[in-house]
Amino acid sequence: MAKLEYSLDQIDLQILRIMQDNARTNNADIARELGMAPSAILERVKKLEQKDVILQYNARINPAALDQKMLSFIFIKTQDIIGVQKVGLLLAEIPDVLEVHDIAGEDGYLIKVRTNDSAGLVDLMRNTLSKVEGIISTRTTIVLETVKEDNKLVIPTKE
Amino acid sequence: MAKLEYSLDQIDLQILRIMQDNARTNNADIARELGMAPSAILERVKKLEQKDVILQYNARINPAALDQKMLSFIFIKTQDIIGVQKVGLLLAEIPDVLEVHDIAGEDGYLIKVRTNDSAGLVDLMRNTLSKVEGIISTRTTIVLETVKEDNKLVIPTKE
DNA sequence: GGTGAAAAACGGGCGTG
DNA sequence: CACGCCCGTTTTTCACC
Repeated sequence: MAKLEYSLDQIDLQILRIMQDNARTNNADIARELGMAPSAILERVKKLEQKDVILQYNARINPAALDQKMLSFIFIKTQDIIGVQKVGLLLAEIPDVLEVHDIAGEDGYLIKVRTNDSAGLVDLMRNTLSKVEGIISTRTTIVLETVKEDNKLVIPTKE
Repeated sequence: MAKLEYSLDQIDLQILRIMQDNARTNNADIARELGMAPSAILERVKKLEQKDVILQYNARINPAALDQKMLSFIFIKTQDIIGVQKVGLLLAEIPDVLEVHDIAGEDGYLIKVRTNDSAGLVDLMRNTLSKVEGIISTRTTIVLETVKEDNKLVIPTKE
């Protein structure tokens, strides 16, 4: 994972705000919007990438277009010793598992899973999750409809 | 939200695979990789955007860089009538709320929240959530550590 | 500011319904 | 014929040094 703090000034924050909204925005466009030279922006963006402030540029794809209609959250209770994420790492390798969080309390992990339909979910639990060593039990929450899922961070105006 | 199905061929899927991994990949690079002319790729990408297959291009920003160390999931029990997302829409307007899911069962909603620290979480619950009409109760799950959070969909090889 | 490269916009060819 | 898909070409714009 990413290391430490990196001091961001007001301009960096503005760049992040633009890039978070549209990762394909030109250097030139950013420069125009901020009233700076394109080269200066380029330099800053490269540094933000290099310092792991910008982790990646992703295209967010419509799950419906890929026929992935089903979204679920599964709480997973494990035998993992605290601080050792054996099960967590195994869960992270499963493609349909989009997120894996180590959570407080006895549950162990909370994972976010996308499948084609309910049959796909059953399939995942029967054929994949059941083969992961160290899982004691699971509790599944089905999502009926997603109201918001942009995962955009709040970028402060003043730091 | 996005409408309906759109027939994707093998080339579209390859483009999506590339774009999901790196949204800033050149048309020229994609063209080279797929052995096609850049203009053909451009045409397809535009169509994928227009058809809402590609929803957005996001820069994924390191939460630690913005000092957002705290991640939580909150189950929210509401008085919402089934199918009417009054509370859900209100929750979606809160900036720190990254995701809002209407879930099956009596809970109502599951939301994903990022705050600076535990004080920020308390603050959100006391000052913002408490002011949302229709919330009966909440149950909060704290994330100790995130193992995976790329939200990348599984793109099929054959459809 | 300059150079090489890529994006955007246009037209044309080709196969299919 | 009309349509969808792909390919050149040209012009404009951008990335990078």
